[in-house]
Amino acid sequence: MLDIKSIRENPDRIKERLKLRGGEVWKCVDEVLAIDEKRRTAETDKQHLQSERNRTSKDIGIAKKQGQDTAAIETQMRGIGTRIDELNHETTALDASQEALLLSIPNLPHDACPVGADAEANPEVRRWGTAPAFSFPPKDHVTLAKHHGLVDFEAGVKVTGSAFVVYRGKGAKLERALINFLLDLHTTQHGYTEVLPPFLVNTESLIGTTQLPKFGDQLYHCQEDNLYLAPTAEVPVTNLHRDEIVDTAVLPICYAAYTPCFRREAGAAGVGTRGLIRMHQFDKVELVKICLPENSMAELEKLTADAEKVLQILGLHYRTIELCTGDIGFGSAKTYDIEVWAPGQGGYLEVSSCSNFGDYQSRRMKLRYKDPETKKNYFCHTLNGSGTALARLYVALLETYQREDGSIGIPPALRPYFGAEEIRS
RNA sequence: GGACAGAUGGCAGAGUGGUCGAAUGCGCACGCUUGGAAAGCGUGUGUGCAGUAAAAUGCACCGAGGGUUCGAAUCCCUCUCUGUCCGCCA
Repeated sequence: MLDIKSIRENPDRIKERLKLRGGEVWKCVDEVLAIDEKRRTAETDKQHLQSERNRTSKDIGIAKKQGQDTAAIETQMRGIGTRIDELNHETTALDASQEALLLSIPNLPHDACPVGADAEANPEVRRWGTAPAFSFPPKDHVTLAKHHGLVDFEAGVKVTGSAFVVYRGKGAKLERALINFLLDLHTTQHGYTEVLPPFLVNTESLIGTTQLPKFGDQLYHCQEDNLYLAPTAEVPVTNLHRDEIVDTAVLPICYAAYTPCFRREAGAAGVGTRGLIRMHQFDKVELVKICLPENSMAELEKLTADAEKVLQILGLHYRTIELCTGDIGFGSAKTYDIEVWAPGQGGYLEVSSCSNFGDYQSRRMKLRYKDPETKKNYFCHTLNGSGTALARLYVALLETYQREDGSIGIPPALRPYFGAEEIRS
């Protein structure tokens, strides 16, 4: 969330930045300031009374030891106690509404974030490779997967429901090969530490990484235990350090984690839902970084490069775009999306979204570091990016390496994991 | 799921109604001492909010929330978590 102090100090600048996101959120600034004003007034009044009570109570203790009668002063203090209670209820309520409001205000887009109204305005920053040319009409991944028995779409529907799939045989092994390849790449080549977190997370964690309170409708919720299925490893992994004051010597912290991701995709029915492209459960290897504020922009570039490396090694054509202020995610200050070319779709598919959250998540989850110079605590910066989403990578792989005879080639880097050079049936 | 025991500062660990934000020890930082080091001695060492130019200072925080009281780390209630044992189980 945003720092209430900086909202107090630069309300106009904050409104300007928020306006770049579009919509009406910027109006929350005045609202939160009004509450803040009332809150602090009540707080100060309460503290004065508490101070008086503390002093007098000590005096009562001393007087009683000396055997003096304190009944009169006790009656007087009872009145102050009542008043303190009232003010206490008031400040608690104001505090809660201020907190709720702050949690619903998105992050400020960074100055380095391109200005634009919507996805149309997202600039492309680079492109790698070229779309493969085919001497035959390329099939889409659904046809290919069914032909080789890699993915059983009907079984997923039977066992669970629509937008769930079952990988089988070589299809399952390819998925497993990709997971292992990605984890090995990032841990041995890019310096990330592997983490295998729980797939269910609590409310506090989801607030920390911004999925709650605003986006709960996208989450699967286990009512009995009040736990949620993680929509991304970002949630359990970033929250590993919630409520911590980390030593600067351990920064940057870099984690790579494989998890399945669970998303209700409410309201997305019928939009690009064919095959593996948009599912309620998909695998992903996520990259998470926690670093010093001054390094976060450089770390974002590195993280994005680490994700792009996946596609380069697999020989998949892609482009990297920069999200503009109107399209950027709720908690992000700056985001790159990586889109892989899928010949069967005749278009690009988003396989990674790499974001720098600045101190926005850190402030929510009280993730700080102690500056060795000033001895003061400051909020870390957090970043994350897919490295990469598996299902769409799978789509691009099948569609890119398909041959006229129906067989599918396996890129060299994947062969040791998959145990074969091609899929042929 | 059942029974019992716990939850106090970076850690260990006192404290069962009143100058307790909290003894003591360890750790850590700085200083003294020393040729240098160790030992020793001294001083300091949590977080948040408010406040200030910066300080000073005030308030809150002893797992969380509520209650009793003039006053709560301490008494009462609820909850959460941890440990141990039993049961069940991959």
